[in-house]
Amino acid sequence: MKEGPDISRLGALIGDPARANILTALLAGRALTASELANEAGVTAQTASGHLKLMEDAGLLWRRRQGRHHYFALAGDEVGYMLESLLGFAAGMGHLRTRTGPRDDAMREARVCYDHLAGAAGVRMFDSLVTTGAIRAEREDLRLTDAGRGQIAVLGIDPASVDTSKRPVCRACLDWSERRTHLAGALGAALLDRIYDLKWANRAPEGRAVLFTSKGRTAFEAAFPLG
Amino acid sequence: MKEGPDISRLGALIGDPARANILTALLAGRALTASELANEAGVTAQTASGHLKLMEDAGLLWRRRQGRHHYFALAGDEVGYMLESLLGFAAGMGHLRTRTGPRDDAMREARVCYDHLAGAAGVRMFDSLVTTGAIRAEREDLRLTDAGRGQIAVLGIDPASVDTSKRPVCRACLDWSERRTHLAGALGAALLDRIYDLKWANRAPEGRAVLFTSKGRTAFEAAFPLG
DNA sequence: CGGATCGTTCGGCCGCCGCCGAAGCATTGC
DNA sequence: GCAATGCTTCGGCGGCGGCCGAACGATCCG
Repeated sequence: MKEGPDISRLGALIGDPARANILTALLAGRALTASELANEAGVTAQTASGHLKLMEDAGLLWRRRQGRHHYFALAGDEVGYMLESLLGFAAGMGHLRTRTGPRDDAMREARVCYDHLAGAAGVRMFDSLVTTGAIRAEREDLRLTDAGRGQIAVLGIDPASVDTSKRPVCRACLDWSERRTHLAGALGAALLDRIYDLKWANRAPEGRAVLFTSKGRTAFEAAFPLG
Repeated sequence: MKEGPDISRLGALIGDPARANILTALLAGRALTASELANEAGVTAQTASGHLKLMEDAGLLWRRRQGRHHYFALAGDEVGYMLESLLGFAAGMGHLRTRTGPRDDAMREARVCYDHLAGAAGVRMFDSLVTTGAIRAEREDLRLTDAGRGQIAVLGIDPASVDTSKRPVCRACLDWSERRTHLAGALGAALLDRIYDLKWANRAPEGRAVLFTSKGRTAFEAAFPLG
């Protein structure tokens, strides 16, 4: 009578406010401890522990025991992509979790999407990579060109390091604020890492915003020209 | 403390098995009556009525009163895309709703995705449109070329009719069985309509499968060549 | 108009699940 | 060794929400 995968288990997992808060917090890409997540979700440690176990068993979360701390992260890129897709739709439903504030502007400008750059800056970087020919986009799968390998080497990223990982090198990711494509995958992560290393930008102490320094922004715009 | 849209309301809506069954049934693109949906979900009419009201209020469903019948459909393309994205992830979680059967093979071969063709046939059609230059794909937004307008006119679709509608003409949609892109949007819907008109294929009496006739398959493959 | 079909609203039952307090492991540090 | 911290498991409470029976509108048909 029924066909296809079961969507309701997944929906029920995301449907609880505490779990949704945990997942949203982990979308920032940082691995967080159980107690940090409990605080983020607004529940006690015991309650959070149960939620975390559930989501781990379901394959949404990844756990690393380190000393007496348990660190949690999203189980993989696909989880992040799926959550962003839901966020995008939920944004259209209205019903934001809170009023928009100054933090929101920073988020729209530049933020972290799991492990790569998103927001206006992320879209700009991606557009630049395409127009300069570093990335060739066919349908929705992306390919790093030979010219592109040269370009990222100039930025200080070893092209080979991007290749060896098991993840796809380039992947298209859609973000909910810009409604445009930005770059995910191993290269997207490497570029964000490099941006941190070059001190062009820093993570906001909490939340997902990425704050560029004024020098960093200039360098960033020079490195990723438009047109 | 929290930023971004609220994902848990949406998750909770999808998280109930009865509602999930209703949504999955409507993914086939047919508008169904309340009692049909109640049957599909395995609950009584009263219970289904409540669910339908909830989802309508949330903007997931679209209702049309016609005589003493109430027809329901997904509220828009975005709802279908979002659900397909969840289906794709849930498929990776395993936990199919039922065993795979002969119907499943037909579904993988050709099925309806809300209002356009999906499955192996859908991917083939899209690939052909790209290689013949009818559609140009940049990043993930697609554009119908002038040459493409000529091609679809040959198939018997008025290019102007595709333009006037408010929907995007071309849109990339990812299906969970092929994990590749196929064509959605106004053009995708028009092409599927035309396939029905030409009697190349028919909808299975129930479910989402699209059954090609043997003549129809030959004509389809001739109309959408590969390489 | 009366019977039949389709759908909704109301009321009440029941079960699941999220929540926390308390207690129990594990690890670290003294 | 003992105390402190981080996390988990257990048990029990409480409430939300899904479910159905019954009754009530709405529409079509004779």
